[in-house]
Amino acid sequence: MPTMADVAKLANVALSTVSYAINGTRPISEETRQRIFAAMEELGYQPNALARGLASKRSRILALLFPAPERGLGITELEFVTAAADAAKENDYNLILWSSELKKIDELRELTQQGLVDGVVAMEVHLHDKRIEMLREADFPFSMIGRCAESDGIDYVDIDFDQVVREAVDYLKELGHTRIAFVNHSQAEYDAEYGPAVRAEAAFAAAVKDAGLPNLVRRCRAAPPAGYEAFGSLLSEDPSITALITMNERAIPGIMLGISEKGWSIPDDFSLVAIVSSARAAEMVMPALTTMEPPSAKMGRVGVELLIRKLESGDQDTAKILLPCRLVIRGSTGPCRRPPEGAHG
Amino acid sequence: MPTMADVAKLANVALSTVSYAINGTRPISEETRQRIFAAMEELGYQPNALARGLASKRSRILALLFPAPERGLGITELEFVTAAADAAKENDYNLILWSSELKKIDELRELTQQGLVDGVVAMEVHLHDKRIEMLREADFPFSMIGRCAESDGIDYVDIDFDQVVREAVDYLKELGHTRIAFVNHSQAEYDAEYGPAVRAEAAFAAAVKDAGLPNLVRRCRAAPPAGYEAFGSLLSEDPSITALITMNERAIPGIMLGISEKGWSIPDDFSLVAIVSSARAAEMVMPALTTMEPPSAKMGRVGVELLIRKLESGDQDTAKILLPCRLVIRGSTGPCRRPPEGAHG
DNA sequence: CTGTTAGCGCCTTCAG
DNA sequence: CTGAAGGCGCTAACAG
Repeated sequence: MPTMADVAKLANVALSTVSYAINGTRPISEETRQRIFAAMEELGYQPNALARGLASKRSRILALLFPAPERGLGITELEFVTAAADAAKENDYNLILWSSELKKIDELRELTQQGLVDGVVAMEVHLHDKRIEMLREADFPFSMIGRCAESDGIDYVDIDFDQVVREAVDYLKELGHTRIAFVNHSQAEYDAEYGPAVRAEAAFAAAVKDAGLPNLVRRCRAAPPAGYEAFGSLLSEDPSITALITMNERAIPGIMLGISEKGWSIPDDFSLVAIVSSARAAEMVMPALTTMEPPSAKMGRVGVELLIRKLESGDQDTAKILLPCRLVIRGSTGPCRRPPEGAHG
Repeated sequence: MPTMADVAKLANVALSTVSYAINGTRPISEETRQRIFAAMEELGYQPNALARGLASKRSRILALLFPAPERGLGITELEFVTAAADAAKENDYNLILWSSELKKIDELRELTQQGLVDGVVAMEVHLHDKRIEMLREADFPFSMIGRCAESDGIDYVDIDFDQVVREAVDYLKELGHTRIAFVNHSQAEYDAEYGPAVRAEAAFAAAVKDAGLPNLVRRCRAAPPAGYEAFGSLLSEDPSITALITMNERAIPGIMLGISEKGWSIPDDFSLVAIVSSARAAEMVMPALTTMEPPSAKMGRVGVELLIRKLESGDQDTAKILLPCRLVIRGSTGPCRRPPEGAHG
């Protein structure tokens, strides 16, 4: 493995000149530049990342924090990850995957003290997130995909849950639906103040209130049987429900089973909208689901770009970015056929 | 940020003694050990990963190679990734995500020359994989999740496609099915010699031959419409098909649509088995799919453990591990109800 | 069992 | 515009 000294010797310049040529830290005469790069080429020289990091105090390594899969990462989150990796690479950074249990913040603290990573991007953020508190106190550079209850001074990208839920509700209302239910993530995640669970539910409450509709909500574990139950429970509260919005992808098959057992068919008798749900998941079921599709890749990308921007510019003002989801109409929604009162279920 | 020198001073020992105490490279008297660790504690000392790596020539960083999502990573692959990250962490390694286009092996070569990573684990391996050739020639440490046509001297974990396909075929045959079709990944992936696509198809050919059954196969893009088409095409080749095996998760909704349009219901009139398919995907459709479920997490884990073993022991013998998939019977398979000849479709 | 010291490969003031 | 030299924080001989 050739070193900078080898390059310098071959190019007949001082070692430091090679360094400057590589980093562009200082103007170098075109002629010597040429010689240096030729020498690098000839030797197949690659700067040693560790040495460079040690000397410059910048490793150009970022960490992506995701909690150990409790709910389990879905396809949506997978896209965060790959997009984040791509964005990092495009900016000449490396991305390490750091799966941290929410409890073990000591591990996180160690990570920030090892000098291995220049910054972290946190995903799956909770309203009161120990990780975020820790990073903040330590004044360690980071950005979030998601946001806390109080995110002053922190860069983040998140989904605009108000927009998403409101658009879904409005869309269904325009189709004539006036009894619209919402199936949320689990009680456990709500209690843990998982951002999307709390925000979407609040947004739903606000949206139906503004629309003059009842607030029909269930929290639901991420599994088909739980979806089935939630659906049944909603229907016994109000048998005239004709449409349902959910963010809980894994509950969907159970919900659909409940619908079909009622003798209803989708979308003729019942409409279903999956919010913050990727096309991949939407197309796994029949009929394919109308969704509010999240800009997953963009979120992953922006998450790391925000961090890099903060790292590289002394820029202190923070960016708070809320991204909308896009309504994609597929086969699971249609006009309301049943009258508001008196369901025939 | 305290350094080893600070610790040494506080503990009243030489700097190197601290190093030895930390690494256990050399026996240290219990007493001074105590003092040293107390000092570390007091200062909140954390060794600098970069400096350590530079001096020891071992970064304790591994890279996970996955091609930029062409087919797109599915849930199964996501589990590789998280399991790999966990396994790395348990062994005190970090895992960087390296999304490399198959073509740009130069980027990969650079990675191996930067001294940033001690080794790589490659996923989504093709039978003739440039990345693998490069790593091999460079004599850079690596392991594979998957395997090449010729994998002499390389550690790998892969799925035992022969077992998987054979078990699926046998299972269906026992249910009385004698016209069993196979829907593979796309022609493009087959042409690219993507391991699973080639091996599963070959395994299917062998399995049906041994069972005295016809070899009914289609390659199919990863999308519902393609699945629909493939199903139609298979049925026009042999209308008496009563069961189908597929590895192409995303084609499944199309296949199921085709089945239902025939007026058939699952599993009464037609049986469907998804191989190398996770429970997550299987439970997204109705009825839930009978699958041959892959040990995804184990593969990710073993992939990195193999690499670490090679890195840490001079051990030169290679491990070639083939893992079986487990048959999970759900609602998409049942006894054959239609006679072998003369379908009434 | 403990100390001293020379690097690891690069960056970055300094002086020229 | 270029060169010399001192670190960055740690490891691993080499001496005791």
